[in-house]
Amino acid sequence: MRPSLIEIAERAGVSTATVSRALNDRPGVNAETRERILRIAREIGYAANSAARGLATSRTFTLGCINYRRDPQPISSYHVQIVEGIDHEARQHGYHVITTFVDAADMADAAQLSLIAEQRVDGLILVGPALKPSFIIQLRNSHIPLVLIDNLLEETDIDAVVCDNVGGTYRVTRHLLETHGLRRLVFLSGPAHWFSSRERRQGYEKAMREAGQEPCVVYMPDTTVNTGQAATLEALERHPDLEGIVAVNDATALGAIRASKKRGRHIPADLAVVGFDNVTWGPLHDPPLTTVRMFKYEMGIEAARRLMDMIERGPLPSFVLRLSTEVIVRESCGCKSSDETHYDDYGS
Amino acid sequence: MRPSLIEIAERAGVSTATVSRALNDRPGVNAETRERILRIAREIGYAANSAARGLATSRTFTLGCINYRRDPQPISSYHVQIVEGIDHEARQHGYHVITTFVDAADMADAAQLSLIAEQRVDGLILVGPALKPSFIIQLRNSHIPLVLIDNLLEETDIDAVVCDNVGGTYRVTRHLLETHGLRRLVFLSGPAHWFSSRERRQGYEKAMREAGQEPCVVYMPDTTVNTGQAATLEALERHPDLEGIVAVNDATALGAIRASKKRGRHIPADLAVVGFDNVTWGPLHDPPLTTVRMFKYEMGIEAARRLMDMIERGPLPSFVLRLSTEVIVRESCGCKSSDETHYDDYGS
DNA sequence: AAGCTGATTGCAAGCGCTTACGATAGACTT
DNA sequence: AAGTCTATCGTAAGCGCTTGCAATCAGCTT
Repeated sequence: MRPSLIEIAERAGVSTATVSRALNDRPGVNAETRERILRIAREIGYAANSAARGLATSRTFTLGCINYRRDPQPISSYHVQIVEGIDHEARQHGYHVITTFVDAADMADAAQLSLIAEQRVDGLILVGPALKPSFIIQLRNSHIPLVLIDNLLEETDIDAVVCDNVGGTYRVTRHLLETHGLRRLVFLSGPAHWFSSRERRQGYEKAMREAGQEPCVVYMPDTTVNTGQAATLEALERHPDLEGIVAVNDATALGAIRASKKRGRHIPADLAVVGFDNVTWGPLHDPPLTTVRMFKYEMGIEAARRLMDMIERGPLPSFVLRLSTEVIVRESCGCKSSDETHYDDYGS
Repeated sequence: MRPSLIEIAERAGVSTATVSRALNDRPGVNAETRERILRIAREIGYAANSAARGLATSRTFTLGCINYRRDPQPISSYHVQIVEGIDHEARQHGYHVITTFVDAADMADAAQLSLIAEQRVDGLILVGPALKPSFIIQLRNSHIPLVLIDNLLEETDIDAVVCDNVGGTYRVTRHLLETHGLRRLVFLSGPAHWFSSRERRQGYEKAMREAGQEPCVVYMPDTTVNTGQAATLEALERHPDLEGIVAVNDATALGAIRASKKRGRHIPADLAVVGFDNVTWGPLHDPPLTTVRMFKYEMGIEAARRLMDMIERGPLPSFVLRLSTEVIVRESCGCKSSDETHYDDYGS
C-alpha cells in the first residue's frame, strides 16, 4: 500500500486539506507548515494517486497520441521520432502519453474511442497526413483539445504543427534546376487529398514555373517503395528524356532509384532523385539520398507543448506552427558528399 | 458532461449498484433488467469514467511500456513494431498503453518513475537489451507485474519474452559455413553484458566449433553503424584473410559492409556479411541484407498478453517465452535473391 | 402457516484526493 | 474597546464508481 495524503496529514499533525494545498503549491499555507509537509512527503516517498486526483479534478495529466497503423508497414521511423518528442516534452511537464495506433476500421467511429469516452486523456495529438478528415472532425466535435501533426484541415480551425513542405520541396527542386542544371523533372505525388503531398507539389510547381518549366505530376495511390518504383517505371516509359525525379517522400524516392537501376539508368548520372523526410536509412543508401529534413522530434515537442497550453489555459486563438525544413544534400542529386558522414547522427 | 452511472440508474429506475453489476457482467441481476440497462447505456453512449473506476478498484487497465531512449538515435524501427504489437493486444482486451522513453539518467532511480508512484499502470513492459539490470531490479522490487522484451535477467525470475537468438545466429552462421563454404568468420558483438549479444555470440560459437573452426569475437561498446564500421576496419586489418562477418545486428552489419567497401572489398564476393533483426531497410540495401528475422510485433503481443494475465490472475509461475527466428536469405551472404521482392512486406 | 431458500435489488460506505466555506486567532483600525 | 482584516487551517462534501451487507419477495418445504 502506497502512502496516502492521510498518512502525511497525521505525521504532520494537520488536515489533509492543508497537505493538499501544500503539495499543490496553493496559497494559504504557512511557510513552516509547508516545509514540514514537503519534507515528510519526500521522506515517505509520497506521490498522489492519479485516479483519485483525476476523479477530484477531472484532469488526467495524460495526453493521447493517435497514429495511423498502415498496412503494410511503412519503411520509416517517422512515428517513433514524433512520439519521442511528445513523450519528452510531456514528461517535462508532468504529463504522460498514451500512444495508440488506429487502423482504417477504427477511424470509422471516433465515439468508440475509449481514450475519450472513458476520459482517459486531457487532450489528443493526431499524427500523420493519412488520418481521415471525417475522423478528425468527429474527434473535434467531442470538444477535447486537439493538435494535428503533419496534417492540416484547412477549412477548420484545428490546431496543427506542420513543416514547411512548400519551401522544402521548392528549395530541393531549385537545387536540381540550378546547381545541376536539370530541366525535365517530374514530381511523384501521394494522393491529392493528403495534406503534405499537396503542399510539396506546390513547392515543386513553384520552382518549375519560376524556371520556365512545365510541371509534370504523377499521382500515386500511396507512398510506398513499390508504388514509387511502379510510378517511376511508367514515367520513364512516357518521358525517356527525364532528367530528375522529385519524390514526395524518401520511400518513393527509393522506389524511383530502384526503378531506374532496373532500366539501366545510373543514379545520379542518368537521373537525379531527391526525397523528403530524411529517414534514417537515407545516408546509408547507395547512393546516399538527397532529401529534405523535417524536424520530427521537434514537431512532437511543439505539438505537446501547444496541447498542454490549451489544456491548462482553455480555448486559445487558433494556431498553426510551421517548422522550417532543411535540404540535406547527399549524392542522389548528383553532388559529392563527404565520406566522413556520421551515419547515426541523422534521423531526427 | 458525459453521462454517468446515475443517469442510467434513473432512466432504468434502478440503483447505481444494479447498473454497475449489469455493466460489469456480474451475477445477481435479472436478465430483463440487465437487458434494459445495457440498452440505455448504449443509447446514451455511456462509458465508465476511468478515474472513478480506478479509484474504486485500484485497477487502471493501463500498461506501461518503457523503452530506452538511445542517444544517438538507432537506425531501426525496432521500438515501433514492438509497441504496435503491445498496443494492439492491449486494446483487444480493453487496456491502454502509456509508452515512454527513458534515458540513462532516468534509469538511476526507478522510485521516481511516476508511472508507478502515481499508480498509473497495472503492469510494466520493459523493452530492449540496453536497460540497466539495476533499474529493472528496482522496478521488480516495487512488486508491480513486469515483463521484459528482448532481455533476460538470468539470476532472477522476472518474466521475459525473447527470441531464439542462439538458434538464429547458429543457423545463419551455418549458412555461411555450409552453403557458401566459408571458414574464417568473425562475430561482431555488442557489449558482453547485453543479453542478446551474449546469446547470439553463443549461436555463432556453436556453429563455428561444430565446423571445427576457432571462433573469433570482436566486442564493441555499442551496436551502431559507425561502431560496426570501425570494428570491421580493424578486423580486416588484423585478419586480411577474413571471409565473412556475422554481425550482432543489422546496423553493425551495415557498418561492416561500408567498411569493406571502403577497403575495396566487394560484398559478397570478397566478404560475406549477415546481420540480425531484419530491419525494414534491409531488403532495400545494396546488396540486400541477409539477416535473421525476429518477430518483434509478435513479441509485443505475447508480452502484453502475459502481462495482462499476471495482472488478472495474480502471481504465476515464472515464465520465459522464446519466439522462433527465421533466417532471411538475401544477397549479402552470397546468395542470389529474387528480383521480385516486395519491399514493403518486410519489417515485422 | 411458519420457516427457509435463492434470486434480485437497494443502501451506504469508501476509494484518495480537492476545494468551497467556515472557524479561529492575532494584528490592526478607529 | 469593539470592530475589521488577513493569514492559516479544519470541516465536510463530493468526484463516479464498486461492493459488502441487508432487505425484500416469491416459491418451497415441512
